[in-house]
Amino acid sequence: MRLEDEIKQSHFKSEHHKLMINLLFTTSWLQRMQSSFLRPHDITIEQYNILRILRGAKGEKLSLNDVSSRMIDRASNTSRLIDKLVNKKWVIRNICPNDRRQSELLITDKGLEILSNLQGPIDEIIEQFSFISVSDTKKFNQVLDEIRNINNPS
Amino acid sequence: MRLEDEIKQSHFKSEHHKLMINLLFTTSWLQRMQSSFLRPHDITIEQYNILRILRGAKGEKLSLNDVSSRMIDRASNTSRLIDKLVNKKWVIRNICPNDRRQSELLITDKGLEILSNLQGPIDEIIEQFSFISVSDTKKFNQVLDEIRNINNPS
DNA sequence: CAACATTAATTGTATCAACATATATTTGTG
DNA sequence: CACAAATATATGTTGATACAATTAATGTTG
Repeated sequence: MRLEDEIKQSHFKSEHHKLMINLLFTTSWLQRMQSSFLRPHDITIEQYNILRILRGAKGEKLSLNDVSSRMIDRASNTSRLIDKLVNKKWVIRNICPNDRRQSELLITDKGLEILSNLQGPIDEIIEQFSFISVSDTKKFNQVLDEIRNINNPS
Repeated sequence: MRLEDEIKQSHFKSEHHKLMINLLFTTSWLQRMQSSFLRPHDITIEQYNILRILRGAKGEKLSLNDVSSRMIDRASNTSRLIDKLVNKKWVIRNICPNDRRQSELLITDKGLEILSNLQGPIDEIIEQFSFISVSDTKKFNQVLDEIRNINNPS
């Protein structure tokens, strides 16, 4: 459905204005969709994201800071999110012997298993993007990268 | 900066996978940017959004349901958000005489004033999109509209 | 028109997040 | 080496959000 119809707004000030709203609206929609996939597995998007980051480390231990800096939503409370993953035995947290301020975080086999169970459903969502040509997708990715070059005002 | 560098992920399974992460990441970034603009004015993005919806009604009274269905984040608690706007005297809420279950919501002059004060800063953010050609912008908007055609699984 | 279903909005509750602050550890400097 | 600054993480508090349950009003149907 056209954005105009979805949010019942008859026109936008400009295509650029529409793009802003459309990004917010569509991404929120994608997030809800992912959430609804993940909920039955007792995991939130951000927890899933952290597990993927730890898997990406391929056995290397990451600090909490490493994880935070790789997160999609720059997390203010990564600490408590990790707590939950540790409780579920999906992540191991040890104190780093070289710098006792740091954590050493490692995904467990059980965590890896959860991830591989979720791979299918998540890939399914992304397969729905396949109507977008690869060259358009690349272009879109470049534009999104450029958008983030805007200087942060604060 | 390239997404790969921002979230320190060396490669993605496909351009489509990257697009998904990039949409989540960039939109989250845009939201934070808008928040930081709005915070000094004591208004949140969703409150701002509701005011715009009510302004868009051009004097017509909307029900709470009307507002919800036009919102970007389909809000589970529009009711309490409206409470806050009513407390700030930016919105008037009356009981609809024809159907006493419904509210009649109307933006006040003070609410309109707030909106016009915020127009400038928000437009500034969107002006940063001007590097994207209008035809590309249209294409992206179409792509985003199509993405939402994916059937919702739940 | 009485009983039930539906609709609109509100409220309860538990979880989650942002922001500021605190604690513990390490680093740098005179 | 003492002491301030910087760093890594954790926590307190306040406010937002999701989901379910509730209340109140209206529609529907035998």
